[in-house]
Amino acid sequence: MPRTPSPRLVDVARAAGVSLATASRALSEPDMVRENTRGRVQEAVAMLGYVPHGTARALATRRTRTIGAVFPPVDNPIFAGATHALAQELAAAGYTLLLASHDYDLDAELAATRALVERGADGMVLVGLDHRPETLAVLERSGVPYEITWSLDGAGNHHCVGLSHRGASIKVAQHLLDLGHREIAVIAGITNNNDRARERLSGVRDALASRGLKLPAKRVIEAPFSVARGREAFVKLLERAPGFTAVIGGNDPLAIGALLEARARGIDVPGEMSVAGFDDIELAGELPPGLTTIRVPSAEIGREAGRRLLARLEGKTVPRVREMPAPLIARGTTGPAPKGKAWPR
Amino acid sequence: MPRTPSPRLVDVARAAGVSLATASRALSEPDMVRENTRGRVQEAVAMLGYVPHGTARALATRRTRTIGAVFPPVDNPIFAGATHALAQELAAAGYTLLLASHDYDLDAELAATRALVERGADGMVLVGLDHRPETLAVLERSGVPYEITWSLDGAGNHHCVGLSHRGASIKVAQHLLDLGHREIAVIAGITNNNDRARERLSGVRDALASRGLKLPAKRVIEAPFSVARGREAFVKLLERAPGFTAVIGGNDPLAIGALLEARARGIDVPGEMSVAGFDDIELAGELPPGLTTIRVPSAEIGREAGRRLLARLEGKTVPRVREMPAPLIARGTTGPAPKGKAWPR
DNA sequence: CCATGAAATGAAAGCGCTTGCAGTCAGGGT
DNA sequence: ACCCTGACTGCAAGCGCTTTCATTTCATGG
Repeated sequence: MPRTPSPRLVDVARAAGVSLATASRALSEPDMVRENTRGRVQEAVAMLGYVPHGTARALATRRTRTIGAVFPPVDNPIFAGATHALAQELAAAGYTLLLASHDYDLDAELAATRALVERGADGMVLVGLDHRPETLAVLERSGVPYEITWSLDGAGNHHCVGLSHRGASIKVAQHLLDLGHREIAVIAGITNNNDRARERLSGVRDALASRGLKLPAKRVIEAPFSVARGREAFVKLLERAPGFTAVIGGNDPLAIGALLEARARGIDVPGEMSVAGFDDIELAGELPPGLTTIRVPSAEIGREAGRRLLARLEGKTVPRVREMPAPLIARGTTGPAPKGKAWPR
Repeated sequence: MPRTPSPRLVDVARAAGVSLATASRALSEPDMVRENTRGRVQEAVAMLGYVPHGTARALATRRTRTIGAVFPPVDNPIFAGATHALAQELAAAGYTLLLASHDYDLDAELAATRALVERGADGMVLVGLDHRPETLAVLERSGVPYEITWSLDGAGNHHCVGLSHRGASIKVAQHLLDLGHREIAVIAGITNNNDRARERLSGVRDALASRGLKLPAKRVIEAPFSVARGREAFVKLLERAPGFTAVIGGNDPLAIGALLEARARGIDVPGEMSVAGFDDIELAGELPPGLTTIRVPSAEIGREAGRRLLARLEGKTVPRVREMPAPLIARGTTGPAPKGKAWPR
């Protein structure tokens, strides 16, 4: 089937017997055009099956109605939720998401940022505070408004919507301390290039320190975020530094890995071992026992980042930093520290 | 800080003492330009911090180097994996992903498709075969190459990369039948607007039918894809049509919901009740017992869709339909049908 | 040292749409 | 009947880059 070239606005104008300018206005500035005229234009549009040429419009208006987002692996459930919410929020306002994801690789992030800015993203969403300096420079220089998500910028240099990972992490650790635990292990995410993982880890350290306790290096293992890595890490901890009565996962999958492995080994949770996570993914509440964790409103973060960006594009000002709530959700995997000796008995 | 307007290519040309045309070629067609000249242009680029204006380039070349994808909820782990893989594949080729996601709403899908086509997507990725007729018409009329993912188009009208959901589902059901199960229940996904869910369900029906068995309506429940809904559905099945010895979930979260609920009620899996899922998400292999399921290579589907689209954009031809393997992964949640009476005993 | 064809460069015409500015036209005031 | 106002509409100049075609430059061979 030989495709006739798609009709342009000038064809519509001709068919409607008006000028190009009027046709344009009839479509994008409807009430600058007499009702009657507008009708003729719309008929012509329908008749020809005209589809506006976004690129040309973008060149003329210097607006693409597109928002760029550079996320770490989108297949991490929490980023997936945020992506979905963000896309929905934007779509409702006639915007579209330009998405790039990387595997915690800052150079890939920089390249992606460049690509999105070049493509004319009207605004950008980044995750966290760890970036190549050029990444923010590119943004700054191009003048594209951006939002940092997940983390909070202490210095107040960036617009951001996130939470205090350290603060939340302290809550978890204190919860455990309050239950009488003194020997605590941590399965942290990979902290390199990941301020969230770092802050979560140091939150535990701080909480312990404030009660005069230490977190020995051998009680900390870093692992990529996944259930399988959580299991492995838990095994390693058991081998390398047994005697702990609670383990904190850098996120829920890691914690769930630890939980499953503990149960597989006949370790009673929470009788002999308490387990806590971070993020509150769906499964956390469904497992028996439910996983004690921090609820991170990831979809809400995505949505809010979108809202703020759209507001800023309309010239409104928004508070520079938006802190989201991140409550501790105490469920069944945490309980009083065992009386006697820690596992192994 | 007063931002000076970003430099254009003509500024670069001037700074390098060459014409606009030469500057353009130095950047996009390097070996049409003498080494020396090219060097001067590159210096100028670096000095001015020039960033190409993608929109203008797109208008001139009629290529945006952008691929549009319209997915059902990206927060479903399997779509998240595909999205990530697709984005990576595209990035490697200098392309970017324009993403829209919807909640199984065909009108939203149509709107999103229009939006992406208007924005000049060079290619499109859709999921499944259920669409508004206009959706495919828009694609057809605009001449944008597209790939249908997940499903296989029997009629061979579309390029697609996916699998036979019915076929895979038959494998699951036969596996159960071979284990001696005769009373089987299904927690299907919502089949409305979702050919995958429909095919999976009818695969079970077919398998039973081929052994002269029926799947009574009361043994089928549709539920949105989530662990919580899986639990609820399982409860309802138990109330409404007890006596089954195996339950098949329309996807893994549903099956996991059933599994957790069964265990919570003291039903032995697989001793008294077998459970099978579909998709093979990470957790399926980690739970004790491991979930029997169909392995759907979702990341690979995303990657392959990207590869095919890129190939077609280069003028190559690819086989119209690409069927991906979807093997049965038999794990611990399925076992021989209980000898005596089905649960409740 | 000059002619000669290939290689490199430049001029200019778009790509399809928006928008500032000027022109048109109908209707109201006098 | 005439001028003025205000609402529409049309003209044409961009938006920033690519690309065709003509022109210039350059290295060779005669």
